[in-house]
Amino acid sequence: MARLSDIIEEFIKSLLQESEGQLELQRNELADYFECAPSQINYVLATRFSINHGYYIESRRGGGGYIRIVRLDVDKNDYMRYLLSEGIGSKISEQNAMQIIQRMAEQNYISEMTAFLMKSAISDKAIAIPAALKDNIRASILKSMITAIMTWEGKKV
Amino acid sequence: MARLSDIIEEFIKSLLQESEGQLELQRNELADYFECAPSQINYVLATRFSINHGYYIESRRGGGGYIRIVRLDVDKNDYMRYLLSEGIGSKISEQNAMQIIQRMAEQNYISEMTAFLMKSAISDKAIAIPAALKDNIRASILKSMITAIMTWEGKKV
DNA sequence: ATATAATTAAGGTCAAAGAAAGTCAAACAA
DNA sequence: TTGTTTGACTTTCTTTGACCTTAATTATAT
Repeated sequence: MARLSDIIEEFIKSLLQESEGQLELQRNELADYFECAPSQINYVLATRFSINHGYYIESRRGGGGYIRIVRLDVDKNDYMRYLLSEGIGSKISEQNAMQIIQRMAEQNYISEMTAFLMKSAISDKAIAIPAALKDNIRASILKSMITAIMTWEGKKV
Repeated sequence: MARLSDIIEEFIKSLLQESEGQLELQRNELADYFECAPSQINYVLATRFSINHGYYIESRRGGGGYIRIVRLDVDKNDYMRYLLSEGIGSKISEQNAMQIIQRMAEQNYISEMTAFLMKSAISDKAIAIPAALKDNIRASILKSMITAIMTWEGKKV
C-alpha cells in the first residue's frame, strides 16, 4: 500500500518537470483531487520539498491564495562549494545528510549508485558511536566525499 | 515438527525465488498469516537473512511501512563476502582499508572513481576522532559501503 | 462616493490519532 | 545450554481535524 504522501510528491515533481521547475498550485484543489485533508499537502511540502531537498516554497492566504514551488537549480560546482563552506557545518543529522545526497542525485550531480553508496557511509548504522560525536563525524565524512567528487571531476582519468 | 522460524524462512525464500531476489513485505501481515508475534519476523530476519547469510534488509516504519529483502549475488561477490565476514574485523587501519579498496578496484568490482570516493570516506582526515575509536568506525563504514555495493547489483532501482 | 463592517476564500499550525516497524528481556522448548 | 517464541514498550512516519490568520469581496452606513 503506497503512501499517499509519496504519490502526492511524485505528482508535484511531474508537474515541476513539465513546467521547468516552477509552479503555482491551490492547496484545497490538490487536497480535493487526492481526497485528503488540506494539511496533508503541507506535510508533503514540509517533508519532501524543504530547502534541503532543493525547493523553495512561497505562499499567500486569502482569496486568490496560492502555493508556489520553485525547484532550485544551482550549478553543480557552486552547490558543492556552498555545501563545503556553509551548507554542512561541523555537524549534520542523518536526515539532513540523506536529503542533501538525494538532492545531488536528483540534480544528476551524482549517479543513483553513488548516492546509495554515500548514504550507506553516513548512515547512523555505519557510524556507531555516541550520539554526541556522531553528527560531527558524519559532517566530516560527507564533506570529505564531496571534496573527492569535486576533485575527481578536475582529474583527467 | 519443524520450527516455525524455519517455515517462515522457507516461505520468504520461495517468495524471493519468484521475485528475482528482491521483495517487499509487511511485517504484521506476515505475522498474521503465520499467527505469530510480529517480532518473530524480526527474529527470522536477524538469524537467517543477515548480511553474512547474503541478504540485505531495508525497512520503513509508519503508515505504509514495509520490509524489503534483497538477496545478494553470492558467487559473483566471493571476495566481498569474505571481507564482510572475516576480512575486516571490528577494526581496521587506514592503510589496510586503502589496500582493500585498491584491490577491489583492481579486480574491477568497483570503478576507480568509486574507489577514490570510498577512500575519502574512510581516510584518517574524514574520521576525526580519538584514535581508540577510529579504527572501529572505519571498519564499520567500510563494511557498510561494501554491503551497499553488493546490494546495488541485486537492486532494481 | 467613501469609509467601515461583515462575509467568504484562501492558506497555516499543531496536536492527536493511526499505522506501521524495532527492541529487549522474559518465558519456553530442544 | 542454546535457540525460539511472546509480549510489553518504543520509535518513526502518516493522516486527520479543529482552530487560527490573512486577503479579497461584498454589504452597509455616512
